[in-house]
Amino acid sequence: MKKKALDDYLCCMEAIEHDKRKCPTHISKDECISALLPVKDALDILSGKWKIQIILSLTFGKKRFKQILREIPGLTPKMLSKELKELEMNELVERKVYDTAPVTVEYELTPYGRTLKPLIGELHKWGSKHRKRIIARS
Amino acid sequence: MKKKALDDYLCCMEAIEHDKRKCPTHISKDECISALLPVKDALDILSGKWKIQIILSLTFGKKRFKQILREIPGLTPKMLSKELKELEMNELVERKVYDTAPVTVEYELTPYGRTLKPLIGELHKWGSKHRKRIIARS
DNA sequence: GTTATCAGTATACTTTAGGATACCGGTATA
DNA sequence: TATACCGGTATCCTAAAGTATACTGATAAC
Repeated sequence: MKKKALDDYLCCMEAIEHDKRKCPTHISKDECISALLPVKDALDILSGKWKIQIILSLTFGKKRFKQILREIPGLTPKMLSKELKELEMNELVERKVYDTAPVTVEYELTPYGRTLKPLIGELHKWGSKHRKRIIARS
Repeated sequence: MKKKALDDYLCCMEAIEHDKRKCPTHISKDECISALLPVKDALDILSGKWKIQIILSLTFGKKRFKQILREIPGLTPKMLSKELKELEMNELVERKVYDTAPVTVEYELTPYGRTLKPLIGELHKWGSKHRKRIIARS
């Protein structure tokens, strides 16, 4: 189920439709469904209301909590805290605490977090075309 | 603000951070924020709970309402109806009604809907790597 | 002495997403 | 005559996401 898992999924859907037990690439229905889990994972990770904005705001380098808060209008500390925790759990952002007084906390995009770049680029590319299409329609 | 809107956004964030009115590429803060709207659009369109599964299920060709319902376990008619309407609004899916008795309704992925393929591919690619990383961690 | 800043947390609330169940009128089948 | 299928809709409910507002304790600046 390696690299072509998505193709396997499609193949499996066809198998289901035509009432076969297995698709030609020999994956079961369960394997088939699990083949699209990664897509959902990626969507879940990015689809918090402020995630993209936070990630992009960290693209230029580390920032402090209040600094992000000031930069993004409408964002509340509760939401920022929640979103940062989720990003941290997914190893996209690193939280560093310095023993100063008062305490200093810095958030930084990890190298792994930067691997999102092509994906966000693709989202932006499709989204832009879509905006034009929808605006042109009205 | 054409093609490099995302770069403009990043540039603008830096400008905001360093308290400038404009970033070197001369877009305002409002333009800056609107530069990431397309990313959010794309995420919103794809992030319904059943959207991806429905889109993929239609990749092989047109299908009828009940047919999709049977194919996707757990999906209720209410949700399918809602998701299909949203996909239709975004011109990703076309709904065709045939004057038979009882009425026949077919849903088909539009050519435009198929332009999602690279994006979904990218989501799957990143999501798969992420799964491996997270599973390996525990 | 007062106020502001740091990085958040606590509590209460509204809004949205999604699920469960029942139902519709028309037709074909048993 | 009874049942099942077609493509949905209506109603009610729960759970999750997000918002608003207030607050913390230590410190530094005015």
